[in-house]
Amino acid sequence: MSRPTVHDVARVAKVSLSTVDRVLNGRDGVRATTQERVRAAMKQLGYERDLMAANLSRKRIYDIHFVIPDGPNSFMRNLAAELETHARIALRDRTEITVSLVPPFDGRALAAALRRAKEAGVDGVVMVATESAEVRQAVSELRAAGIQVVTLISDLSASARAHFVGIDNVSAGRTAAGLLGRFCADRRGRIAIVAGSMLVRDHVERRLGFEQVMHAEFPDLDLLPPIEGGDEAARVEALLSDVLRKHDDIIGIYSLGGGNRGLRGALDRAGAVPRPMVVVHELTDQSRVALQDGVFDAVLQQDIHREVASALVIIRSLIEAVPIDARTGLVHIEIFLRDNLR
Amino acid sequence: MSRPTVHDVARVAKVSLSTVDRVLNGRDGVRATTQERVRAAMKQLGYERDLMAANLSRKRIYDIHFVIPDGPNSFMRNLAAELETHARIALRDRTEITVSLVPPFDGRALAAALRRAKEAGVDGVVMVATESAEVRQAVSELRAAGIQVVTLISDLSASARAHFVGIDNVSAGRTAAGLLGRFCADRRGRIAIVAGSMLVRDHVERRLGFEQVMHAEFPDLDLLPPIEGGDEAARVEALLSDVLRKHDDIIGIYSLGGGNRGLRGALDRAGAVPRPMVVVHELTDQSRVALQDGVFDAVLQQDIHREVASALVIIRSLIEAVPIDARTGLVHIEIFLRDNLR
DNA sequence: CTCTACTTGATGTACGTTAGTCAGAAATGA
DNA sequence: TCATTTCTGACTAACGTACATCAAGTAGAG
Repeated sequence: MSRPTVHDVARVAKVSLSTVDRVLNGRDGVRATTQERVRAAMKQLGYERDLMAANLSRKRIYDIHFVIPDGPNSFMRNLAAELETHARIALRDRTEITVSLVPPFDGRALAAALRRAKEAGVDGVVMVATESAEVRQAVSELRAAGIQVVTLISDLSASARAHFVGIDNVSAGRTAAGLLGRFCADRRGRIAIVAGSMLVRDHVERRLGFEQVMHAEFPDLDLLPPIEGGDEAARVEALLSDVLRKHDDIIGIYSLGGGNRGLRGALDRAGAVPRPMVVVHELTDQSRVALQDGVFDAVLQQDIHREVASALVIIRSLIEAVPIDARTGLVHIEIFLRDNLR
Repeated sequence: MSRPTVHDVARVAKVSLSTVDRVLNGRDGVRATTQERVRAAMKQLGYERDLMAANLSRKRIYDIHFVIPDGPNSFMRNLAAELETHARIALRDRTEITVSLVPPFDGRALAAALRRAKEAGVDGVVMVATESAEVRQAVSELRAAGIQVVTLISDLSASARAHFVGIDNVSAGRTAAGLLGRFCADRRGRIAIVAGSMLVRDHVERRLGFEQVMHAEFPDLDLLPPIEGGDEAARVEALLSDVLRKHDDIIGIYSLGGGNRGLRGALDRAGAVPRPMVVVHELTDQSRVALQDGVFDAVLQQDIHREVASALVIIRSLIEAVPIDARTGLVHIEIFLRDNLR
């Protein structure tokens, strides 16, 4: 009653083990009619090759390469730390993880890293994408070479990569707007948006979602054009301080990228009363404290640990050409208020 | 340069393969000092057991039994559907899933189902717990028989089960309060709470968290005692209609259990203006529509698919006595507004 | 110092698949 | 019908671990 093996297939198809193996692994030297007989037997028995045994025999090791942005951004530093954890765990599953760091928002550097991965002959690449022609080119070269590519956190145009793992960033922006709008209740005034760079798709999409809901549901609130702070605290602080000085009627701020230390700095310096409502992304040490202090009102967060885990599952499925459950890549947005900090 | 095997460990520790095997699999008959030597060698080499080879060798099939509440509750029906999906996927991982349904909020029936599972000699049980002495007794019998027990969604007192998979329900209650309080802004009035039964720990905990934050942060809002609707739409509708009739100053409602169709019915019948702010649990067809219609303001949701997946990972780790990553069981609360419905 | 009782080693088989060799059978062409 | 090519079968040795058995070793109790 246990699951069928190659032996069973051989018996049913009335051929030898060798022949089954030849068919199963696409070696030649088997007549078409015999192949058919074998396939029919497999179907009849519901045979599924035992991947564990197969991999064991092959001594296969999955070689997965991660390309992630470097820099002081706490979010990306967390990601790097996550990868170390996963590297150890993955080893048990015959998966070897390597990582390379590239400067953020730099398509050229990213493309170069991808080419290096290709030369190294890895089985799959997981990347935090920056949108650029060079990157798309490098990705299609990888795929042409039979290397699977999965984007993580920030996507590329869909055609290029095989799969995306991360939150739905349009939805994240919409959520932020829904919260911020409701928090501002019946007040009127301006809303400031702080972004990292419009070169990364996640930021573009968050902004899009945010503006959709703001325009549709909270038309009384005036949106200022986004500040591009490059995810760097110092720049964010300088630029936002400027904006706060220019406008004394800012009642809400949505920060959809990094550099939230700078955001807080600017707020503390301005010291507006009543303070504006603030929704930001990524729960870090800074944003946690700001939430606790009542300076930030909500933090949207994606669970990197889970995202990395999903990326690994997915890229392995891609490599093995196993069907993928659509929900695997979909990561949910968590929302933290000061009341549910963990 | 390839990964170390048991042979390498044996060589380095200067013991035989058998001894390494004894240590690795916790069989007895190995002196403590020898065990130390072996463990040191494993650490030194960075040995990680090859799970594929191990499972292949064991030819083991994991027999996991789920015990979940029956009844018309959409949430639990979804859960049942999830289990069918997982049953197919899990087969590839040598895991056989069976399910039994028991009447909800019925400790006696649950305990009986657990005893049946014990007789059937399964390897592990995953259960949605109802708190009662009989259940705790049945669980400790299971564990005494070497059967692992994991609670799902609703927990038992910690001492009994081996692990819990689900959201942090206190935190869920706190989140609900944080949202509802902010949504009600500066208005004053009463808040109604709709629960299923105070016999299930998740409902108790949600209420606890909700009241914590309400008292601490929104002392102007008056909490009514909870309505116990047994997760049944008809009862919820009847009881809540009564309450709405008695009090004309209800500005917020938190529904922490099932039966939200009844909640909506009561609201529609009462037709209060301005309508109360409503936060509920579980995204179902009904609550989705209500959200869209602006009758509900936020829905807190747990991802059953992921919870079941986590439960499977965890119970398999327990059976294999592999260390468990603390984050595996922790499932996040998703928050849906009309703006981020998926 | 002997006699158990406990430790350790040696060895073999198994899990399901991959991958190779080699001999023999069947099909093909002339 | 023979020689040649193309298929097929029977074997075997891995892969890394689990698990059982038996023999031999060593320690501690008396």
